[in-house]
Amino acid sequence: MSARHDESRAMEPKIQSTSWNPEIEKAILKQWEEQDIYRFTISNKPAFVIDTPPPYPSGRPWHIGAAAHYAQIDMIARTARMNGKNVLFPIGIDRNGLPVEIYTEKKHKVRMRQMDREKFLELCKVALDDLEAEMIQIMKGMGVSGNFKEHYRTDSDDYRALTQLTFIELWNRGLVYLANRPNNYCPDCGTTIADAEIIYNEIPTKLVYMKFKIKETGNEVIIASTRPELLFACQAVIVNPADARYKNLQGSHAILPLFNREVQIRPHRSAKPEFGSGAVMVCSYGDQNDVQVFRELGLKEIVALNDNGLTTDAAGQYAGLRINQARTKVIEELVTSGLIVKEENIMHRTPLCERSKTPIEIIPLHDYYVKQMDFVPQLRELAFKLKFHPDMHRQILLNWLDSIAIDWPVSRRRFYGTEIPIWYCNTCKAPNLPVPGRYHRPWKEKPPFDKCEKCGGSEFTGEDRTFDTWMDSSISPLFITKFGNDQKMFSYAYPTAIRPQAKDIIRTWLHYTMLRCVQLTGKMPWDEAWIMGYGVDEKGEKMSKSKGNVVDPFPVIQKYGADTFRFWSASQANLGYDFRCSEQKIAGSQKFLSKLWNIGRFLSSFEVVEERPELEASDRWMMAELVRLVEECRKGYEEYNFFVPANAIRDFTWNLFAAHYVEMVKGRAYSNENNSAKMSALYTLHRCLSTILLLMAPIAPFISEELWTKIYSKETIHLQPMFREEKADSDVRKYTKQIIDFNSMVWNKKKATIKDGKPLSLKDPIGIPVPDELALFAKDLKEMHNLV
RNA sequence: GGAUGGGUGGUCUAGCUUGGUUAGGAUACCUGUCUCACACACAGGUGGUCGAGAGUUCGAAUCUCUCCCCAUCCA
Repeated sequence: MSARHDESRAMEPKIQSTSWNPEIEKAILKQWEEQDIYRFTISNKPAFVIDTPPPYPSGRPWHIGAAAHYAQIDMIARTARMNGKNVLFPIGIDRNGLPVEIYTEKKHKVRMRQMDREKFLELCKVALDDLEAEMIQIMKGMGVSGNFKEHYRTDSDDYRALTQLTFIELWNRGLVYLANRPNNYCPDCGTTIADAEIIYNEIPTKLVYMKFKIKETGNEVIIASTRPELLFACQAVIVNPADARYKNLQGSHAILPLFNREVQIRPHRSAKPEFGSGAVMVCSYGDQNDVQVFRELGLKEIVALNDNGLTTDAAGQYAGLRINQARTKVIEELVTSGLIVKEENIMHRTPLCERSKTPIEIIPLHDYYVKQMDFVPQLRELAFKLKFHPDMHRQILLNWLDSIAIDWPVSRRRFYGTEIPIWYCNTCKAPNLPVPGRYHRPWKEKPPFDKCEKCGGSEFTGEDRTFDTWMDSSISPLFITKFGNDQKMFSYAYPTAIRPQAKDIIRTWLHYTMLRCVQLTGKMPWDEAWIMGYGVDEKGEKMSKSKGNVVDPFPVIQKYGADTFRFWSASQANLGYDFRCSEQKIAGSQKFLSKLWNIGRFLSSFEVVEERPELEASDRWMMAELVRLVEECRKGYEEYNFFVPANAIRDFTWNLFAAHYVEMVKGRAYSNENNSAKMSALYTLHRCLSTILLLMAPIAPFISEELWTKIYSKETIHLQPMFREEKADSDVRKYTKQIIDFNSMVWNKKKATIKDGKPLSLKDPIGIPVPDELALFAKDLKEMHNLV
């Protein structure tokens, strides 16, 4: 009789339940909080500061991709912590700018520009509180090991004071200037709007074919336009350089109908030969393309509309009209004069104001610009020094840097943002800036100075505009390291270790942060950039509210638990690539945690052997495979690519350790003789499980903590070193395939052997010899399969 | 229109940098089994020739070229 049939039993398992219960997570969270194991204070350990992306609580639900993103950032933090780093994991919430304004308008059914600014800001200030609380609750529930105690907001006085401080610093160094440039304008709302507020719609419009005279020849050229009312602002006619019809016209002049003004005919690639007649009139500014052509051809603008959305004096007899009125009158006049060849109804992709649905106009406006063109070459060089995870995403930044054509416009005619800290002298109009330090609101406060530094005037008007929100976001590494506030902290923590972020905001957040930090500190803000892909739906398409394919992470985490969600995230999202979100996959991750839990349950019934004894052949083989696993995980963790360890661990644990090794050594493990063969098995079993738990700790912190503290130590797993010295002879790994094949062969034979109308059970004896090349493992294999 | 990434069994995915035994895994599906950690399990099985075409090579999912399709970002 072999040991497997023996009545002798190992001790009772310390773990009773046969499945991982996510409810346990709550208790573990409480322990972590009580023990305060994730605190950060300046020490002689190396700092590892994570420049975390402050999420924006702009609506419900929080994007499941963003939650997965945060789970992975936490894995970075835990990895660094286990590797002996002093980790600062700040928790910030972004609450500035347009989305909160729109949210507030909807929530309270108000219009920002039709109510008192102060009252509106008060509504904005608390509008996101509920959503923020919910978001933080999700983060905590996910086991995010961040600094929740000192969580910050980008709309706090402290944060805004720092944004203003950095602006004043740039101003003093001559890196800010005022310029008059074309900008989006909604004639209905009477204000400039940001690109983000524009929607595009195909709307029907008339394409009008007009006759222009050629000055040089007296011939006519037909020009088609959807904007005849802007005729008076036309400054050029362009034709495609490859268009044979107009080759001979390039360089000559066209005479505008009705206005009799001559303009140049010039080649430009944006003129599409197949659209209209192929000759296009360029007006300042009919659309974004006109803006581009004006810039490229160096044309002088004619301001067509004033701030009230009415045509300017430049329109002559059509001055002072609204766009539609002007359009009607101009077309009438053209028809009367026989200058129209035909009118065509077409669908035109038109930019509209998101709220009024009015077509936007482009008019020149004065705005503040931060210089960036001068820094592009330097940023380009630094981009090569920055370590990108994955490396391929550096290209997105490089492409962006190469395409930058203008400096950064930073002033916005919005309300809920950091105020531009400028007061203008009423006498000489000179801008006066305050001494940096506190948070300034020029639109409602008196200036913190008495006299204009230029003319000595004493009456001032405060600037009423705010900054582009990227002005705030781009100083996150400075804020979290207490730049301009705590020099000791700053020199300890800056430059930070790593910037984790999604790939879609490389051209904004990553770029602007580099720009600003290099301008202000002369140093790169981080050593590494970690770029995650996007969470997309099952079909691989981006989630959006309009498509209705958004997945809410909250019920998913409620149902499956944080660790399942985290393991899913790690095993599904290969670093830098988009990953699909489906509940089926998440449920699949749960199965692995259950498997791991049961391995823990099984091993918890055996004494922990910590001293390494002389190992039996099977145990030496398993240790060699374990070392291989550790090496693979190490590589993944070095890249912060959790996809690698998650899948490697699952494969090893399930398909090798549990399926083959555990079955092979059960006989020895259950043996009631405390001989060296048993000790060798117990040592190896526990060494494997404890190693698996250490490797799993950053990914699934709850279940690894629970099993670790139940079986191995009272100390938390999260402050253990992840990697331990391990010796193994990699040569034994050559048996792996043979062992698997042999086991499979035996199982197949048992399955095919029918006894009493049923196939043999796996425990039934069978007469199969162990092949010579597996002689080393013969004893364990015989025991495992009950070979006779 | 430009850029980036991708197209591998029903679905998802590894492999492609450094070309070479029956293309690995997950999931779904079918069949059987409650075998002393686990039925959220175990065992067995069906299913792909790697987007299309051409080329290089003794040999290509893996290299080169052309084309097609998808996703995302920018215009």
